[in-house]
Amino acid sequence: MKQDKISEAVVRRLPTYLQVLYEFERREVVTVSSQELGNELGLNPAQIRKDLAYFGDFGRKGVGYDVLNLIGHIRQILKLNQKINVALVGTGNLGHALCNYNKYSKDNMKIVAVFDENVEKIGKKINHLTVQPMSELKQTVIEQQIRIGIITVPDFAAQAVANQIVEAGVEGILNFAPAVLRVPEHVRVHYADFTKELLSLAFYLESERRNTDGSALD
Amino acid sequence: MKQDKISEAVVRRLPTYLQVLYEFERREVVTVSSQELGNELGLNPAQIRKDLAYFGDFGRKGVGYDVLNLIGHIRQILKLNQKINVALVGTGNLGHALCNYNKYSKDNMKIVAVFDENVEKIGKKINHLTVQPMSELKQTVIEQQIRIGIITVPDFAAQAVANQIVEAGVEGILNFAPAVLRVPEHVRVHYADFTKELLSLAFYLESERRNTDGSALD
DNA sequence: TAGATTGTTAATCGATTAACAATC
DNA sequence: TAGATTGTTAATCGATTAACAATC
Repeated sequence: MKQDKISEAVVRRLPTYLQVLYEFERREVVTVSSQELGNELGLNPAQIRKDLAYFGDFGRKGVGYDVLNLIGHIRQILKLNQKINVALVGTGNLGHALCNYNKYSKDNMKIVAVFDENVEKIGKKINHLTVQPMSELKQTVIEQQIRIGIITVPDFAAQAVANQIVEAGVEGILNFAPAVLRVPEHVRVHYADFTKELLSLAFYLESERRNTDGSALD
Repeated sequence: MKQDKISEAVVRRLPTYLQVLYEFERREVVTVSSQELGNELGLNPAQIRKDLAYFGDFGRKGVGYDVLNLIGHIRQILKLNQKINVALVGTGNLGHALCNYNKYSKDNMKIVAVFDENVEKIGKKINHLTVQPMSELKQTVIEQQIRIGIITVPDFAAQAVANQIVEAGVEGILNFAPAVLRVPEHVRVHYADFTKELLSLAFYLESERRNTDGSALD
């Protein structure tokens, strides 16, 4: 195949492919079939083959995919071979958690600057990073070639922070605040809104707590 | 409409509807049309009407939806009118962040117990909750009627923790670890995996950083 | 009544899956 | 060669959108 416009659904599956491929790598598996990948992820093998074929012919007929090779390709597709600098705004518990996550990442994404509106937080250290005031955002983004901004402020502050991040010239935003952001077209926003996942999970709970009168279905 | 089986896509949109409805409520708006909701959320009005119609006839022709009334209905659908107790496993920064989030929630979901495998963490206080050992999980789940478990442990530990949560009798899991969990059919797993969102965001960045030789497109 | 907006059916669009020739 | 598995086309399935009668 190669080219066509790639759908979002496809792109969103790539990181999970990468994730299980890392696992296969760790187990020193050399070759993997779409069947095996599908098993691991609960996906249809045809879908995996089709997804990968959008980007190139990575497999070998009758054999499967070379694990290391495929990892390389997906990393390339996701641009994880180049360093991607990230700024984080909002140094609450969630912000702290994400800064720490930094350390475990084998990807080239790295939080290189941290900001907060709260004067009391400014100057504090989080790991080796010093919390900066928002007024320094734009200059830091330029100097450090920051391309992605993470928003971990309360929801009422999210839009204002997004505006400043956009104005600073960032290309993508990962928003943890439960709020829909309005940004110009050239900036991409992804949402990491666990409240949505948590509330929708409740829908699938059994309607009534099982009670003790014995009348309930199983 | 009313009934049919409801697709996941529909259910996942309900919390966002709720979110903007809360916003309208705050602004003391009485009535809202699918048009206005769509504007706010970047969704097609027909989709919103259709989504809501799965659950009942909540609107009034020529008028729209009563904000308070619709909030009530969606809360009911998502089971947010009953208290839903939640247990959290893994008291790292992320776990802490989620425990705090607790306070802001106007929903009836509440983290009522916190667990960690690490002996050093046990007995520590997080807000008013005391970190318990995993060995107490099952009994606590039963005693406190806990229905949802949140996993915020490192990815390598996620499956083992999931097994224990399932064994304890929980109905749903929200997993923050970047790992695919295997659980029995009657347990529902939602993923709150921001790494997926972060890595897929990179795909949409411009291929090359703009350079300084002036040859790049704008 | 005239204008607005729902609920729903039909049309469209897109994504997933099945099937299979190509080939390692 | 025989068995396995890809890449891709065609078939299916499902979700989104348009359109409109019903009606507030």
